Amino acid sequence: MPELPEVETVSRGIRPHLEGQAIQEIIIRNPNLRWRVDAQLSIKVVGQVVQKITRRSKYIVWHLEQGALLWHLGMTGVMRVLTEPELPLKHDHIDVVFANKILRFTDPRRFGALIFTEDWQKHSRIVNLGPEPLGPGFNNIYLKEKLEKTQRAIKFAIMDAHVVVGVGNIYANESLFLARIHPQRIAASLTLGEVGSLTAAVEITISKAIEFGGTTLKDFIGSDGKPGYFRNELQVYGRKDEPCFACRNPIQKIVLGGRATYFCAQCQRL
DNA sequence: ATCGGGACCTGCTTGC
DNA sequence: TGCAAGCAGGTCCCGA
Repeated sequence: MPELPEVETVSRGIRPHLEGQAIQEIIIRNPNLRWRVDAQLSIKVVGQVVQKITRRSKYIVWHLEQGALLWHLGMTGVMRVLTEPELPLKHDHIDVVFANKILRFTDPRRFGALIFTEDWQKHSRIVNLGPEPLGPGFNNIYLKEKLEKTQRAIKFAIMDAHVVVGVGNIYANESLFLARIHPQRIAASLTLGEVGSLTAAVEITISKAIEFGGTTLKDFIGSDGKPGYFRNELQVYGRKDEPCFACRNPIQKIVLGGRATYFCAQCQRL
């Protein structure tokens, strides 16, 4: 399901419901997520107030009075706020119970995660992350310097969270199309001008996707139950053999590093 | 040190 | 129609 815009959408969706609320209970039906959920988790967080909810990379951070909870939605994680009790289904692995609502975490593939950390900014999953694509640290000077050092295909480079966070497969494809750069270009071969276009393309793509509430492919729904509408805006992703919106040539699909890669061979030159 | 590939899971779609 | 293979939005870890 989620890349950064989807995670941001979920984060914004749950925030008004949960900020300021005290955690009364945590029900872990299945702790076997990406990493096994700490059996002591309840002891550490029950009674604490969720002071603030933010996002860093694809993690949703619940700032508690002591420490923080880091959530990751993996590929198929969904968070919903229940105001009425609902019988848990097969993949409803975790409930966080508040006074008059429940945060329910559902994740069929169990690539998601829930981690308690005393100091989230120093957590090993967080500390080495690259800048936010919409933050001040992400600009053409920074990106040029990063890309110069690597011979990988540009698509891999921008999907690498040490370079910039939050750019997953869909938005990597979309950003490269917008910047008119072929996904297999060697990262180090990009000129400063091209890096500038790519920086702008990533910013535009991500911010537009956030504005549209993310991309619904199969099962993404925001925590308000609404789908994301960015799907209608996709230029290349999932459009194999369909005409390019710019030049009408058919969109190509190749597999790069095991991931579906879509591009227009006319508009995006090697 | 960097990079590619396999691994982790389940469910849906596709093709025989 | 039924079944198996293939594929999926993410990341980590290993070995070359």
